[in-house]
Amino acid sequence: MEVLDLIKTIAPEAIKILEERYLILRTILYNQPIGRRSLSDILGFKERAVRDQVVFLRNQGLLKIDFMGMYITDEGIKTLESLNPIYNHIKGIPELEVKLKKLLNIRKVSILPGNSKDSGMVLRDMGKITSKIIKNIINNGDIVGITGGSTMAAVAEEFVPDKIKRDVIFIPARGGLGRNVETQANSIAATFAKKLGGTYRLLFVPDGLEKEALEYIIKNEDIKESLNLIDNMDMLIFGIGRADTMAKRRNLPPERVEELISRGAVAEAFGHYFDINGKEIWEYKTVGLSLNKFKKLNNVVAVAGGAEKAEAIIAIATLNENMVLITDEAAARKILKLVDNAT
Amino acid sequence: MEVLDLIKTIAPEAIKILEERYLILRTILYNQPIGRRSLSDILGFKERAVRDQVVFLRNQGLLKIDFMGMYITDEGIKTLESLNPIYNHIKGIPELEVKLKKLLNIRKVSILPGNSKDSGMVLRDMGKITSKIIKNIINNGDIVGITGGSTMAAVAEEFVPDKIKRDVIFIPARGGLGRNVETQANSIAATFAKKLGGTYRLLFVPDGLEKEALEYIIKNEDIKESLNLIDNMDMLIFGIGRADTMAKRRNLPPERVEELISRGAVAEAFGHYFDINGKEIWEYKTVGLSLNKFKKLNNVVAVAGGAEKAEAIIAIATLNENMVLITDEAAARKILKLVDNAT
DNA sequence: AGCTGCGGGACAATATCTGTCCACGCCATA
DNA sequence: TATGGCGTGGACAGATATTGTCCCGCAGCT
Repeated sequence: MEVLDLIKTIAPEAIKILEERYLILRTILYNQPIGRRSLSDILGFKERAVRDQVVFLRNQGLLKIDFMGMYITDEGIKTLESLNPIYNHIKGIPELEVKLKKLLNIRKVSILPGNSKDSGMVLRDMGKITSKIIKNIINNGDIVGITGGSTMAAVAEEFVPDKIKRDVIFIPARGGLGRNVETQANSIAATFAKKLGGTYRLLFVPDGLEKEALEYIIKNEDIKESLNLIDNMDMLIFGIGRADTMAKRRNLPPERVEELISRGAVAEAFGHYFDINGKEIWEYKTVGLSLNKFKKLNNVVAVAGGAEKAEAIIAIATLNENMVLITDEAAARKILKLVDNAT
Repeated sequence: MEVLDLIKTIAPEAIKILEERYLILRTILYNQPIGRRSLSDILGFKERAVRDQVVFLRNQGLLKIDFMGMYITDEGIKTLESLNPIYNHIKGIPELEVKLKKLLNIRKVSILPGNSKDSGMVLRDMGKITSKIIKNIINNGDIVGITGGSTMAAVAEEFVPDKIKRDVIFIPARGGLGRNVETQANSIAATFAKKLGGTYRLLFVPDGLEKEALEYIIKNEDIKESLNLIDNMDMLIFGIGRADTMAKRRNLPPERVEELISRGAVAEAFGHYFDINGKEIWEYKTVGLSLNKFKKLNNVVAVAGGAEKAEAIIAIATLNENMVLITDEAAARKILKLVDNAT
C-alpha cells in the first residue's frame, strides 16, 4: 500500500481516474444490465464522462456492452475485487476504522466507503462484509439471535452461501414488529439458516398485546422453547435504529413518541430504547432478549449505516465491549464529528 | 506490486504520468542545478511539458527552483528512491532479469532500465547497483581483481563509501592498456580501495613490450608480488568490451584487427579475445590474469551496458557460471533478440 | 561589459473535452 | 403488430486545456 501513497504524491490525477473507473465498474456490477444514462444518474457523473470511461473499460475487457446495456465481465469482477482494498485505502477507511474502534471502545469496527442511505450498493457491501465476519466468528453449536429491519434483511440477502454445514440454530431475538414479511426477524432467521447451513426456530408474538394475553401466550410450548433458546443465546446479529423512527414504525401513539424523545431516547435495538449514554429509557412490551442478557453476550454483531444513525450507534456501543460494528463511511464520520464537538 | 499491475489495467494514463515525473526527477538529481530547457533537451520531452511537471513537482515539495535552476529536495530524493523499484517494475525489469539469467546460465543478472550509451545516468546507476552487489559478496581477506575501462571507472566513481573497514586488497587484473589515467585499472583499484576501506597494489607493465622485455620486467620484485596476488585472486570485477573497439583502442595494426574479426572475435575481457561461443581467439601480450584462473574463480562480477555489447556479453557469460552480470535494458533486450533469432 | 542560461509571464494556435443532438435496434406491453 | 422506453453509437459545435513559442529581467561567468 505504500505504492499507493507514493502514487498519491507523484500522480494524484491517477487516484481520481482510479476512483472514477472503480465506481463505474462497481455500479455496473450492482445494476447490470444498465445504460449509460441511468449510470450517470446514479453516480452523478456527466454522461459524456461515463461514456468515455465505459469505452475504456470495455476495451480493457472489464465490461461488455450489448443492446440491453452494460454488463461486467468475469475479468471485471476480479479486477473490482482487487480494487476494493485499494479504494478503501484511498478513502482512508483503515484509519477511520482504527479511530472509531478506539472511540467507541468495542472489539472491531468495519467501515464501508460511501453512504448506505444514498446507495443501495453500500448497504449490499455491508451485507457482504457482515457475512464474512459472521462466518469467522460463528461456532458449531451456537444459538444465534437475529433481529428484523431492512438492514438485517439486506445482510441476509447478501450472505454468500458456502457448502459448509453448520450445527447452528438461528432464532429471532424478540417478538413483534413488522408488517413486511421480508424484513421480519423470522424470515431473516430462516434466510440465515438456509445460507449458513443451520436450522432456525420461529417466534410469533403479535405486537401490542396486553399483559395478560402475553402471560397466557408464553405458556405455549413452541414459544416456551424459543424463549428458552433466547435465554441461552451465544451470539446476536442485530440492527440498530433511531429511537424516533422506530417508535413511529411501531405505531406508538404520538404522545408516547414525544415522551421518549423528551427523555432523550436516540437509539432502538431489539425492542429496547436508549439515550445517548446507553441508559435504557423504555422497553417495548413483548418477549425476548433482555438487556441484561445482551450485556453479557460475548459475540454481538451490530449492523447500521447512514449518518442519521450516528447517535444511535454511539448509544448502543456503550452497552457491550465485545461488539463488532459494521457501518458505513457516512455514519463513521458523523460519529467522529459528534464526539469531537462534544469534547 | 500487484497494485501496480492493477493500475496498469485500470489507469494506464497514470503509468505514463508516473514515468514522466520519475524521469524528470531523476534527471534533475543527476544534473542539478539544471534549467528547464536543458532538461527537456536531455529527456527529449517538449519544454512545455517539462515545465508543467516541474511546477507540479515543486508544489509537491520534491524539488526547488532558484535563479540557478532546479534542485531536488531531500523529500524528492526519498521519493525517487521509493520510485526506483516501481519504475523497474513498470519497465518489466524483474522479468527481464529472470529471463536473462536463465538464458546466460549465470548466477545473477541485474538490469538497469534505459541505455547507458544514451544516458550517463544509467551508467551511474549501474555503478551504484554494482557497488551494492560487491559489498554483499566481498569477504574479509579477499584479493580482488580490477580491470580498466570507462565502465569500470564509472563503477568506481559511483561507489557509495561506508565506514566499514575491510581487510581487502585490490589489484589490477592485467598489465597494459590506457592512455587515460582515469580509466586505468591502477587508478580504479585505488578508488575501490579508498571507498571500500581496503588497500591496493599497482601493476605497471607498459603496452606492446617484446617477449624478452616482458620476461625481464617480470623479475622486478613489485611486479612479482602483484602477479602473485593475481594468481591468488578470490574475486574479479571487470568490464566487458567489444573485440573490435578494444582492438582499435589498443592500437593494434589494422591487419591484426581484421584477422581477429575474421576469426569471429566479438568480446574482449582482461586482455583476452573471444568468439561468441567463448572460445579464446587471442590473448594480448602482457602479464596478469589467465583464462584458466578466471574460469575457476568463484566470485566474478561483470559490468557492461549498451546494445552494442550484447554479443560480447553472451560470449563472456559462457566462461564462468558463477558470474554476476550488471547491465542495462538495451543490452538485455538485444541479447534476448539475438538468441531468439539464433533458435 | 557582454554573453549565456535561468525562471516565469504571456498568448495564439491547436487539440481535447463536454454537452447535447439524433438515428436506429430491441424489448415489453397493449 | 404498433408503440413507448431504454439501450448504443455517431456526430458536432462550443467550451476548455494543452502546446509551442517568444520575450523579459536577472545573476554568473568569462
